[in-house]
Amino acid sequence: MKNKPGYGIESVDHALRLALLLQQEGPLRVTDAAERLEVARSTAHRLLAMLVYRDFAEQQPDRRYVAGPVLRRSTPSEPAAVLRGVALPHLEGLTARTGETSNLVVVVADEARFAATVECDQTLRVGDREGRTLPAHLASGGRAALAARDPDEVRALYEESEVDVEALLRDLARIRRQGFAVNNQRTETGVTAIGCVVDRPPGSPATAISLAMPTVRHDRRRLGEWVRQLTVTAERIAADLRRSDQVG
Amino acid sequence: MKNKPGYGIESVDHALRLALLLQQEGPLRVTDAAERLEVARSTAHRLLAMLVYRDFAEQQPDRRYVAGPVLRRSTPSEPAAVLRGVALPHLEGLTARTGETSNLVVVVADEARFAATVECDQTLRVGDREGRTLPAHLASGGRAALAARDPDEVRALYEESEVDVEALLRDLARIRRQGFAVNNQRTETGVTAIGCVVDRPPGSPATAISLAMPTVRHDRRRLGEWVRQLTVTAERIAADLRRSDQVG
DNA sequence: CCGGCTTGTTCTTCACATCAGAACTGTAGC
DNA sequence: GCTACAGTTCTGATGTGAAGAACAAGCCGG
Repeated sequence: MKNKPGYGIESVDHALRLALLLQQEGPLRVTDAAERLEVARSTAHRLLAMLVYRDFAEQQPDRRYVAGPVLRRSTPSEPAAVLRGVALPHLEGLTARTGETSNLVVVVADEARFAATVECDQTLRVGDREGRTLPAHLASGGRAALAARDPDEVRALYEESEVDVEALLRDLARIRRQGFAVNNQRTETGVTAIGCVVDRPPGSPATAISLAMPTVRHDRRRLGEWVRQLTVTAERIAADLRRSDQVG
Repeated sequence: MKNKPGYGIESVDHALRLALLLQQEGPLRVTDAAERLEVARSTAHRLLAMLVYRDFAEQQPDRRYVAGPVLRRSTPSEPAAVLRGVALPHLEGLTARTGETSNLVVVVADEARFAATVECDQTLRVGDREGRTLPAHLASGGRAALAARDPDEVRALYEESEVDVEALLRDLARIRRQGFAVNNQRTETGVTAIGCVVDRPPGSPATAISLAMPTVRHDRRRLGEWVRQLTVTAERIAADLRRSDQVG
């Protein structure tokens, strides 16, 4: 049994104890939680709301609370091989349907890394970038993934950097609203890419997919079609990853 | 992206965000954590200390912090079948060596449940109690498991009950010191049991094993031998459970 | 080995965030 | 529809959490 820290934080202790209780004994009602922690119901409710906000808890339809995704599954990775294995068939389908090169992108800190690429078979095409990285705040997949993160975290990530944080946050808010991000030659002359986030559970690396094409083939009239294909593909990858998480 | 609770608790939010950061990007130094959360180093250190105390974080020899056991493994169960499967061969060995009936006990809230029993083959013996429950604060296995829990949690569990909490906490402190618990006919006339905790990671149900015998065969001169056998068996079960946790 | 710098840890103080109580809203059973 | 219980929202005061300062520990280069 560990010693309690000399400069403990009581509110934090309540929250962490409640998380463990949900794990061990959930489902719990607000009243149960209040009794177990010896706090008022209103306090228990506020603690539960915080745990739900950060995915350490979930509320069921019967109003009771259970452990959330963070506490329920193994983490942080599924090995990269599983991620690639799940995503590749879908990327292949995306490339076949659109005729352009598709990528799987993983964002760690401020870096977007190309985890997989499926090249199209046109003579002029964007090549395989697997293993390479781009600044996340410029790349289409990187920005799509950052848009799905807590703005406070993004701010903290870029605060000490040369990046204009307010402009980035506005960009990310716009990406969140429209559901995709476009990178028009900002990282590579002659290349335009469209990125879309892949929903992942908390604790997993931020993930996105993108379509990358020669700018000469970028046609605004086809944007809706490309976005649709990306969105459907991202959803299928996410569903398959959820399924493999349950099995593994 | 969820809406932040209207009555959020900032300190709790910091702690939960830090836990997620450790999971996604650990190892982290105190200074890293302070920067990412935009708090003072002293605050980051206090948050990390709380996370370590409740097993959401661990500090490595190089002073950096990583996600702790709660965030690192799947939970809350390993199905009961795995627990039984691991424990049964060891219970069989214990029963063979001692000549008495052995039990696997799981404690949930204030209830000790018999998860498995291996009967001895003497004519007079304690029978199979699998599936039955006893009040945890009376049973030998129940008390051994409660003794391994945070006293504040035990207090909260029994505060509203008829149980004399202070007496119970003194009993549990004594059990912690001596390493075993004896139940001499308190739950069943003519039955004496000795219980010993099985170390489990946070988030797992509290688990214990016990030897139960007819009181007429309870011989104080053999207590040391029985306790030794229990302790060794508990350690072997714990080791096998750790091994199966790593594989699965 | 020593000194300087960085980083982790401990302590103090104060103001504001957390808590509990009250009020309001929602739910379930009769 | 009514009542009792439970979940959720709101308010105000006080004591807890945060930051700054000081101290301790660790690391690296001369």
